[in-house]
Amino acid sequence: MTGSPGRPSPGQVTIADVARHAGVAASTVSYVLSGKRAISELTRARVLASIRLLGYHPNAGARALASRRANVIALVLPLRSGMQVPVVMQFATAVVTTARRYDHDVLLVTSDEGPAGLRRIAASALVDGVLLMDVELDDARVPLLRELALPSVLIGFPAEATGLTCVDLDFHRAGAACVAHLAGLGHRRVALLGAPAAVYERGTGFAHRTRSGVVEAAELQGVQVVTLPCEEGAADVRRTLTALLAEHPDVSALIVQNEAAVGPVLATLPTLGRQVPRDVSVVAICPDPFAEQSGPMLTSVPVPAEEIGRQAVALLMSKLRDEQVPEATLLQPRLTVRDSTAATPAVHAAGGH
Amino acid sequence: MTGSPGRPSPGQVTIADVARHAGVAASTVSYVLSGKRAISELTRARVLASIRLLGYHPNAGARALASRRANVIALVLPLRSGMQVPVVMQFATAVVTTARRYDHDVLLVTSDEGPAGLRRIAASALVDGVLLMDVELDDARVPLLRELALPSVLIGFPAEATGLTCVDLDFHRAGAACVAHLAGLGHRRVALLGAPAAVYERGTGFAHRTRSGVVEAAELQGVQVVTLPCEEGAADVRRTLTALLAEHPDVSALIVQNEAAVGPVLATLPTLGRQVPRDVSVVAICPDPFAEQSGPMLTSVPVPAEEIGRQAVALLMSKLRDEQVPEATLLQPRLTVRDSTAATPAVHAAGGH
DNA sequence: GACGCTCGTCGAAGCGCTTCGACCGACGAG
DNA sequence: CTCGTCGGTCGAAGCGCTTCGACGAGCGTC
Repeated sequence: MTGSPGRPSPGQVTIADVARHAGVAASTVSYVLSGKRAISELTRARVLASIRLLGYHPNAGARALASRRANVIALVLPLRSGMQVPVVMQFATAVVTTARRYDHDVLLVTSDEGPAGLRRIAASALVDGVLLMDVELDDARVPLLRELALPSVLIGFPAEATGLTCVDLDFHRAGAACVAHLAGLGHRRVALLGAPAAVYERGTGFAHRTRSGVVEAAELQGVQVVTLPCEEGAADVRRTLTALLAEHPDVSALIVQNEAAVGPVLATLPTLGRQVPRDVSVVAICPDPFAEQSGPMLTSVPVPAEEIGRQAVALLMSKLRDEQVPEATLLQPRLTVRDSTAATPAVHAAGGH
Repeated sequence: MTGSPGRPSPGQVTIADVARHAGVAASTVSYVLSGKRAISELTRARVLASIRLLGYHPNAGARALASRRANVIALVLPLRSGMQVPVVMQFATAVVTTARRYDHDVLLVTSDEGPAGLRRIAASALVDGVLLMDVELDDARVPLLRELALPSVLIGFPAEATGLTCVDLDFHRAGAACVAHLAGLGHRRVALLGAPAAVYERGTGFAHRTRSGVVEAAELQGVQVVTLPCEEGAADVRRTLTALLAEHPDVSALIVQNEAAVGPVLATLPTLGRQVPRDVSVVAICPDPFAEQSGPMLTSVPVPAEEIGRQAVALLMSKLRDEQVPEATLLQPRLTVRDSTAATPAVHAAGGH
């Protein structure tokens, strides 16, 4: 019975078992499952019953080999330090959950395998498409992506994005929204505490775009703004804040775009003699849970990690079906007002000159 | 040329291409790659050269089908809220990186697909083995794991762990180490600020084991200890701390096992009139980067997420090779002394009565 | 000098699935 | 009544790889 190579299966239930049990051909079972050909209601029911009864699950490798579709997508994550961990996590969760809805699984790949990793994964047909996070303005993987003809969706925008599919929060407008909110409250001097310096140097899009949004809006609204990077340690935050307030004592509002810094900022300000929001208003660009758990609850522009994840997967699935998709998808920011921002006290405004 | 089904490959380079180019049989190429049979140095070199030249990467599906090994492992992550996000992240990174060293990839699976997800993945031969995180004392997936005969390694310990392979930090000793350190500094009344209540209720092992370690060691060393769960918001932390200090004003040291609470605790204590470490010592059980970035740098027992990840993968790989592995692997805690703990001030000790 | 080795290589048989073309009744149109 | 059509099913080929048995050549042994 047993031919020599390709040893007999262990416990595995195969499509042949199902076919035999249901009294049909294997191809019929396949068509029942894929719906690619019409099957009579009767046959379909019998097959489905057999499948359930035998506990049949198609062998992924065989399916991938025959159909040239692995039903797996790769999620390429930074996983380097200094990144905004909770956002990444939320994002990953959303991606996995959404992918499952499309009957796909998710392969986790770290960026540090770099272009070679992408190439390997593409060439071995391990995955049908990739989701790239933490895209930099000048990203080494982008040219490769174009060359590979591997369906992909980027989270974030590289400098040259034509021909690619990118999704992201509109950080430019997010920055602008913060400024607008503060300006509306009467603030005329604000500071942007951004990502760590390394992130800017790396040319990471969201940091740059937020900054430009802030600067631009400030100009338009006649607000003076000073922008500076911000490291993540409590000690670093204190140092940065102290220096900032020494140099610009009349800054009455802070925009913070660094989750890890938000806590320390809120903790440090009072020790520097500034109550929030009485003396200084704070707006954050950070995930909602963060904003809701902080000292005074934070007025914030949430980073909709989940929504981005869902959209990214949906776009990728469309591409896998060879559908046309928009090149750029920019999610509109919404600013949620909470307890960390207030109107400039007239007293202060007068004393500030 | 083109037979009807199994359409011609697109760009893919196959093993046949390599064989033709090198002037050998396909099987020889396969043996060069797998090393499962002796190959002359000459042939091996020629084949390797062809592989490199053509940019050949074996097709993952075909390989999996023929060899019954997917070279993929599943990483089952909690991805639910309330979990210690950075630890999970560090862990995932270590797993992916280590798995790659063993020439395996990692499939990301969320716990919320539950047992059905495991079953699906096992039956479809998508992965060769699984890594389970966030194992609970009474975990629904454990019985399934036994039934499935799917090689697995658990991070954490269920109540009944015989026959399984588990890895974790020895949280019992970690708790004890914190108490010993504090007792050595003269502290006689300490409090354990643990995980959120929900985590205890869920029966999560590490929380319970830490607590028992703390309580046991305290008893042995004649230290009085009060243990209480701790939520994650700044407001909640403040409430918890205020209540604690009101009820037990003579507590002179805190053990904190909740990364998200560490920041708020450090920020809140001074506002309650307690300087760290002058009036209150704080020991944390948390990842090192955290401890190093906090207000005063924290004396801590780091959770060696990376090490755990590496070990877990190594164990799983051994199991895949049908090697015998120990059932329990407990990593020994090391306590790093930093700036947040100090000897009880005699003054205080005197005034405390 | 024949025998049995081992070493290095090849050919063929599948792994479990998808998919194409063929086929066979039933049915509506002419 | 015949022909074309279409819905429903089957059989076979093949996806790209691994692995088993076979085999030829070279070599040491008695």
